[in-house]
Amino acid sequence: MSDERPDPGTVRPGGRTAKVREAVLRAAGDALAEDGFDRLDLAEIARRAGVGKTTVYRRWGTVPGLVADLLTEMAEESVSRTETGSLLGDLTAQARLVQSTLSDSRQGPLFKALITAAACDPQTAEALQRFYRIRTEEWAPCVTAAIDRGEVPEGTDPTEVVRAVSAPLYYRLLIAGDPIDQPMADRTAKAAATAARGGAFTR
Amino acid sequence: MSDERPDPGTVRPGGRTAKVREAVLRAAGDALAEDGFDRLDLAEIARRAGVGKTTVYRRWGTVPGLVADLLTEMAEESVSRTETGSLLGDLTAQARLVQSTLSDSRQGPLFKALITAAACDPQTAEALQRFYRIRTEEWAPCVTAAIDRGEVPEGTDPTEVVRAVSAPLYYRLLIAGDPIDQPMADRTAKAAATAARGGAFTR
DNA sequence: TCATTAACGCAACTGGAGTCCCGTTATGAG
DNA sequence: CTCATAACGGGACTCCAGTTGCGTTAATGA
Repeated sequence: MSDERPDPGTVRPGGRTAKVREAVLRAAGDALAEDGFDRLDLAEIARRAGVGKTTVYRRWGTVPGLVADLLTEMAEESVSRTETGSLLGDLTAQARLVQSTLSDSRQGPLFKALITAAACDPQTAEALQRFYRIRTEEWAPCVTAAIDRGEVPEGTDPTEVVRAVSAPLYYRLLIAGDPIDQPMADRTAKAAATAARGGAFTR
Repeated sequence: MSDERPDPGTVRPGGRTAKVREAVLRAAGDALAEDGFDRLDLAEIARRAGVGKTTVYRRWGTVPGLVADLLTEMAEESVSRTETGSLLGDLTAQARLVQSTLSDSRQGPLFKALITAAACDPQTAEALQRFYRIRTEEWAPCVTAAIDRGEVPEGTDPTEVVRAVSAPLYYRLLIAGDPIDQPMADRTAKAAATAARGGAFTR
């Protein structure tokens, strides 16, 4: 098999190709947020993006493939992190950021759809894990700083602490279904900080 | 509209109808666990259940409709709860039960698929919320008991504590993707207990 | 600027999920 | 037991998501 050809869009990625990709990913995000993962139709996305449906099918093939590419794109744009000087302050800032994202009328449904897509397709799951690994690594230093200050015990796993802040918010989004407000986010941060100080996240 | 007819299966629910429902729900569970939500085909389920596909389409109509019915069935079967006498003990028992369920080769994928289905359909979401509300209410008394013992402060929300135990495990199942083992479950229980004792879940 | 060909877009085509029709089975009331 | 009809099953049919073929546009390198 010496005549293997590269993926479409990789040989001439400039100009039109880039514009098409941008338009399609934008349209895919909109459609995901509005209609959800299962009602997604690649032809509809093509129409929204002002692009031939053949192009979408040829370059991304399936819905999970397209979502995986969208996640890769999203992983690239980083969020700036605040540094308050205390673990509770930092975790509260993190919780509030997640809260405002998940309760946003576009981002909330979008993230729900992204997680849904990841649950259905290994390739998308990998992209989602990469996305959250990057986010987690961005927030981990505030736990490391707390260790250095002696606020939490040596051997505390920063990843676990950061996840403990987000997890209950995602639980509400995906399972419980009730609203994700700021008091809730603050309580989550407080719980994680308390548990961390008590040494619950040591290996 | 005086000629509105009842849902199929409600007028003559005995004998054959009940057998069909049982077989179809069983097949649906198997298919969900094996193939996941998005690859579900009602005709395939009918074949597995040894039932005409027309029957499945007529009684349940859509995939989410069938999943919602499966969840209603699952909500009925209750799990017995252990009482250890300490909050940490009770929460650890709860965490280990969730852990063993989510890491089971059939139940894990099944729950992932159920949550996925709920994210795509309001009717299924309601059924899922009912299912977890029942489970939460079953576990809440162990927090109430801890309040009575003076182990955690007055005003602690039992629901929040119980959710805090499960949430990180579901986070792993749906987002992080890494294995859900018993040490992990124990850490989660310890974190929830520590946070509860520290008054993080008071309203 | 020009040639090469990657990438796009249109329109016709295909396969299979979901629907419909109608004959058969068997439930439950009298 | 008998009857009316709820519920089931097989198979034909429909409709549209996804594919294919081919002509057109434009990215890239010389």
